[in-house]
Amino acid sequence: MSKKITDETYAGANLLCPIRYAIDIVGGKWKLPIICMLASGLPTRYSSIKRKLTGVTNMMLAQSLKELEAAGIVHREQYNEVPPRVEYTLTDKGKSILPPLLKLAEWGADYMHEDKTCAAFCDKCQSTK
Amino acid sequence: MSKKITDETYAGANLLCPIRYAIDIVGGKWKLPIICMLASGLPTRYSSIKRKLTGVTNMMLAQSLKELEAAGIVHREQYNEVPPRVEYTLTDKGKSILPPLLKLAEWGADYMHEDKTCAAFCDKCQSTK
DNA sequence: CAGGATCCTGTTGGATACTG
DNA sequence: CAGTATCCAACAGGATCCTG
Repeated sequence: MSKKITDETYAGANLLCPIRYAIDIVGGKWKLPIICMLASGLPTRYSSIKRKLTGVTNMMLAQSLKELEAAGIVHREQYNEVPPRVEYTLTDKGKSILPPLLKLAEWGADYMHEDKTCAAFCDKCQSTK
Repeated sequence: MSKKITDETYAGANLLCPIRYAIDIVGGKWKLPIICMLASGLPTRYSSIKRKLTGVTNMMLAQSLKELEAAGIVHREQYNEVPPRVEYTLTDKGKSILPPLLKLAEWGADYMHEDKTCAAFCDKCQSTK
């Protein structure tokens, strides 16, 4: 089943690699902080996310959330009230990426300068240091 | 030891997070394919890497290798012969990031469309599907 | 052979203003 | 409150040519 690796095999690496698939999902400036925030498991309102992500603009936040939703990572629950309320949570797929990310966090913590702990991630991430 | 998470804690997320530290290292278009190639453990020549990474230019390859070297991921061994010969290998740090990446690959393989196995990664990665 | 220099372009991210 | 629309800057990545 392991097909032979030829010189040409590497050509489309970026399109085919599941690692890149994963990295593209959490890539970008705000996706990772958003995922980290939602990792608590609590449904979180748009405005609450915006307040905690210092420096994010409405445009970037809305876009990041939309892309994460399209990727099946976050769930968007809209309540038709006045004023409007929208809450975001991680989907099962979103939760399932946390352990792999945690592995990466452990590796990173081993090689980053000692005092640079992850301020953004969940309790688990903090406990790795 | 787990310090309290305040609203301000998320501000510098991108600078402090060990996950981003890791992702920044393997980020970019060619870093991951390069690491995958060197994961075999065999010292590999510049020209050999260039041949297998279809589409890479000298500039991008040299730059990617230099950044990976600066990050302590690859080792550059230069032989002063004519014609010149340079061989690249993974450092211990470089080898140590493979397991976390493999975790990510397993996750990605679970959610990518079935036939999109990783053509670029080592045998281990291929065996995850 | 293993790169470096220069110039160019597309994409990512940001500022500001506006809306159902 | 939870976003859009429009415009703009910065940077990653590429094309081409050059060199010890």
